[in-house]
Amino acid sequence: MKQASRPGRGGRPAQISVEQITAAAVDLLDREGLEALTMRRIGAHLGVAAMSLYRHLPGRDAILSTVVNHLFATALADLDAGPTWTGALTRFAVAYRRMLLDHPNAVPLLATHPVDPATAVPVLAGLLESLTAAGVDQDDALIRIQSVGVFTLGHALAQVGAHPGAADADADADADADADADDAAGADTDAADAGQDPDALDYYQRWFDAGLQALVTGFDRRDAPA
Amino acid sequence: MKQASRPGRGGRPAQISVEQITAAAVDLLDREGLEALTMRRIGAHLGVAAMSLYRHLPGRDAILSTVVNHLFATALADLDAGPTWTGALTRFAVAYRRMLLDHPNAVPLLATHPVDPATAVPVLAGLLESLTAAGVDQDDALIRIQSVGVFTLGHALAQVGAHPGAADADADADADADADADDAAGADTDAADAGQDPDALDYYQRWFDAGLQALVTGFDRRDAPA
DNA sequence: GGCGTAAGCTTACGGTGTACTCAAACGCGA
DNA sequence: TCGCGTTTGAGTACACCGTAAGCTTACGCC
Repeated sequence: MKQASRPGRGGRPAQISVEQITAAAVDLLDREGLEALTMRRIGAHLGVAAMSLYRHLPGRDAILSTVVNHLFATALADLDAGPTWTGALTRFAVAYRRMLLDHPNAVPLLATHPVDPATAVPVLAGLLESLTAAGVDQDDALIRIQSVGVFTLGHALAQVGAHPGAADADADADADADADADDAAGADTDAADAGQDPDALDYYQRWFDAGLQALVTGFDRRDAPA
Repeated sequence: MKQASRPGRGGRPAQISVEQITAAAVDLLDREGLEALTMRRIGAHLGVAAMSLYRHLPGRDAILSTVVNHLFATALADLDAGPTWTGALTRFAVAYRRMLLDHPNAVPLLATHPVDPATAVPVLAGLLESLTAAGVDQDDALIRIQSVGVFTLGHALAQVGAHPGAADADADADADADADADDAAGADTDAADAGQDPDALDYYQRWFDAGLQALVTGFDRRDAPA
């Protein structure tokens, strides 16, 4: 054992925690992109040497996993079930997608590092129950949830992988962050995502809506016998 | 210009080509995993120094892109349209998925590096036409194709990212490759994929079938007005 | 004060992508 | 036949990466 010991006994007090490492990694990821997530940069962002991170997590990949789990869990923390499972499934997809577009640099991470079941299950328990309560078999319910999940993730992958800046932004970390170019045309969403052509944004939104609705209604139709 | 010059004039004859680099990268990827795709290893696999690759491609990322485009194009080279667009869309998804499972180490690459439109469009032209011929609007047809595409890719990401060996195989590159453990139970597919629990394999197959069918029928239902 | 313990730091190693510079190998005009 | 231009491959070097090993520091407790 090299980590996560009982803090009951003596020892030098820790000045960083797993949560702080995760938060620093997310911050660095959002601000400087995926390739900024190096042990040395994360450590420096916390005022600590790179090797000190290994006292709290076994390696870089573990940090990326905590980032993935943290983003997933916080994005879907308060999903209410609602009356219909189709509505619940749709709200899940929308919330998931909002997180992905809020953290575009994290999308490749979500694609590469699967969410730990130990964090996914409690978060999606309500959604699962809202399906089984409607008479959907447990396995089928899982399939429907996961289908919507992978569609949403795959869609976000296509969206964030498409625009010119790609996943790594280097030149625009300091300059203008003002939104004066935001003309009051009034899109349906409150437009938290930036840096993409409005036409493209609209296309992806329509694509997402159409695909999600097809998926949900396609599943719904199977419940009706004829 | 540092590459791709006209070979009409003199100069030292090239001993490697972009196609050979791509093939070597695919071979290395399938055999040794994603982290084996190093400039030095690819060069060594071709009997050439690492820096020589830069005479043919601008960098590592370009190699990865050629791999992605090559796999995508060859996997979907001969998609026949057939009478119905739902059938064509399903065959596209099945062929795409077969390629992804045949090259599990390439799945993260497909997720990260979008397929170049210049290679995707001709390959999917027949499929697109089979949709528009059925009266589907061009934009809507694109949305349906891409929805199936991202679902298939996302599904494959979940499948290959799940099993314990993950994307990098180190210890099983030389040992047993015999398939005597293949009992003649006879799954629907001819079981080209290996290294995964048969129960899990069956689950992913059912999941894929259910999601794909829901997606296709969900789109189909929108064509009927009522 | 001494001790046990845990956290953080320092150093070092092998590996990575790639910029830069030079040698080699061809077709061609003189 | 001999440069010559042109293109390709090789060699060297650099900054950076993840991380293994050992050391120092800072605490609670006896």
